[in-house]
Amino acid sequence: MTEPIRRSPCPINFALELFGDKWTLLIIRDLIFMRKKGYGEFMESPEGISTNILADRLRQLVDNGLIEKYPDHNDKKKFVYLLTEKGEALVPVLVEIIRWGVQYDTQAKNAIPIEVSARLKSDAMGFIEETRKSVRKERKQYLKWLAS
Amino acid sequence: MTEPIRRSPCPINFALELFGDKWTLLIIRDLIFMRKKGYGEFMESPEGISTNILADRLRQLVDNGLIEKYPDHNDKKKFVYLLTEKGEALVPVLVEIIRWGVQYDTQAKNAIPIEVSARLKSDAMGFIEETRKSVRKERKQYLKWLAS
DNA sequence: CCGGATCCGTTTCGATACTG
DNA sequence: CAGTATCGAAACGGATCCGG
Repeated sequence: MTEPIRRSPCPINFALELFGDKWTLLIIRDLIFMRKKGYGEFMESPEGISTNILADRLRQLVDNGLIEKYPDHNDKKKFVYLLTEKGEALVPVLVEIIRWGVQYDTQAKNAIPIEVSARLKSDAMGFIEETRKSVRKERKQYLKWLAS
Repeated sequence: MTEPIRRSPCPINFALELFGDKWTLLIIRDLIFMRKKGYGEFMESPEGISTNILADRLRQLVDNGLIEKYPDHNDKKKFVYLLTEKGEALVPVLVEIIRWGVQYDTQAKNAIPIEVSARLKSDAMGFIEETRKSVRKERKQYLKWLAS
């Protein structure tokens, strides 16, 4: 039987400012599952983040290397935030959170399309991989697009 | 290719007060990996939670059905907080967080025993299952012990 | 008009002292 | 030991302003 991890200056601390913050979590959700990229898009989320908080969290995420900020090639006034590899690697965490919600939270269960929750049950790994790939692909495409 | 989950009153909201809060996350870590059960034990954690916050978060966790509060059979003045099934189901989430940390955060990498991080790489599912089983077993034993 | 920065009133949080 | 009460500090929401 595995011993508890115990001791050590405590794992998880690294994740506190990430998962210990409501707004950061919401932005990551938007990045991964809603495929949002722009400041304006994040602002539209129903939770109603305010401008200062959003700017602050985006800066934090950039500082921590989870996202990168690029000019928007469609509109030179805008910017685009893309998940880095490190950010993309959070997909499994988010998916596990959602799986938990689907199992134990009625509201979450209802909020998520049936085919998705079925997929989560039958093939979570596949779902995770596809989501990651899709995020990575979008990023690559965008960067190529931007270079041209 | 999987479509993004998109739309719906947004998944994840259910998890905000859980994962959107630093202290809650730390308590859950203690419950799962440090096998802590008592108020005093949580207080000892190096992050230094204060009494009111701890009391508040424990109450929240009880209200949300993640833990249950029982009298301590060793010491009638004390209490014991045990993860419910719903709480135990968070193990995969925590493990994914740690896996992410081990990959992308130097501090986390160093904080976690080598054999654990090796295990996480080679057999995360097994590790998760063992951890869950172990949590469940401890709970059952405690409840039996309490009844006697 | 878009992506912020700044200021400010309010709420929430958390450290400390204190209590049953 | 397991909390509550208090009170200062920090975070937040909202409005406003500003540079491109």
